[in-house]
Order: sequence, then C-alpha cells, then structure tokens
Amino acid sequence: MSRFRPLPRSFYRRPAETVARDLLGRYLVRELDGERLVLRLVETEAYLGEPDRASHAWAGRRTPRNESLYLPGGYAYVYMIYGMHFCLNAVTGEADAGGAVLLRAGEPVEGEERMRENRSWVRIPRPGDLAGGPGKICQALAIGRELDGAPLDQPPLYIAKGEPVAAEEIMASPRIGVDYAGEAALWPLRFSERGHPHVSRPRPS
DNA sequence: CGGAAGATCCACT
DNA sequence: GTGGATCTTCCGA
Repeated sequence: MSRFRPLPRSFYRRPAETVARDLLGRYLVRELDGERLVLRLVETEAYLGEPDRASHAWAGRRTPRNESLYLPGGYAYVYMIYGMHFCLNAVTGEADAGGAVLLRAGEPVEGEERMRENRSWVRIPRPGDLAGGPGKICQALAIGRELDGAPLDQPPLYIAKGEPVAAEEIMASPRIGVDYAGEAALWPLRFSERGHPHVSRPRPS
C-alpha cells in the first residue's frame, strides 16, 4: 500500500481559489517508466474562468488548445507556452466553467535524481531551481501535451493527500506574468507557503 | 494569411 | 534586474 493516496475528483469540484489554497502541502505524483517522482506543492495560482481576463477561458474563449479546460474538476489541463515550455493545471469546478489551478512550484520528495536528469541540460545552483516554476515542474516530471485531459486521481499523474498548509502559513499575492489582464492582474490569487525556499521568483512580498 | 502575443526560463551584469 | 530565446496559437483582415 502506497503512502500516496490520490485525492478524489470531488476535491476539485469547488471554486478555483479554494482548491488552490487546499492544494498546498499535497503531493504531485508522476509515474514514469515504473519510477515514482513526487513533488510537495508549495505554490499555486487560481484562474477563475470566464470573468477572469488572465484566464484562457476568459469571455468563454474555447479553442482546440484549451478544450480540456472545460472538463469537470479533477482533470489536467496542459498547454505549451512561449513555444518552449509546458504548464500544468488542475481543472476545478463544474464542467464548462473554465476554472483551474496552475501548479507553480514544488519541493522534491521522491525521485529527485530522475528529476535532475530530466533537467540535466541546465544548471541548478539552488535547490529551489529544480521545480520552482510552472515550466520547471513539467520538465522535472516529464509532463507534456500527451497528459492534457488526463484524470488526476490515477497514474500516471495524480495528486495525493498530504498535510495541508495552515491558513496562517499561506501567503496570497498577485499572479505572475499576467500584466496584460487589467484589473484582474491585481487580484491576489497566487498562493504560496510562507517563506518556503522552493517558491518561484519573484518572491511574494 | 500575417502579425503579434504569450499563466516562462536562463545566463549574465 | 534585464534581455534574448523560440515557436505555437489565435485573431483580425
């Protein structure tokens, strides 16, 4: 019996902000070639769907790229950004609502060697450089578009129970890289474990 | 069909 | 803190 037990899909059928906070401290598990790679999540961002200009589902936008964003909560939404990197989201709420949580940073718990191999072409001066960023998570865990739409309660990719982070230890700050989103760029929907060294840059103030 | 933008990362100063 | 890499995706004409 594994120490890592998947969260049920009902976990995700709540508002994105609620899920984003609740995902801190949980375990992101990736099974790869019979090996298990595990990150403890320390940073997330909520995207609210249609009313959120920073969301890919803003104004109900629907394209081949973001189709899985309209699945019910509990599935992965993986997309390519800047032509180079992938980002992993957990879809939240009801089907067709477009809510999601971007997984931004984690600390290695198991399989760190393999994660370093998966990012071996780059220098990793500080521990937090291994999976301290949404693109880095996908590199470390070898997550690509083939996992877009995959359920998050079973292998090869799932999020497992773990001690959630206490409310007092959660910092809320504006989301990163969404300056184009007008007023929504100021909404405090980025959540991180206070002072944790693996949180991505820029550090929340 | 072309232009422009983008939920980022990395090396360097 | 800054700038360049790099190319898919989307929207307007």
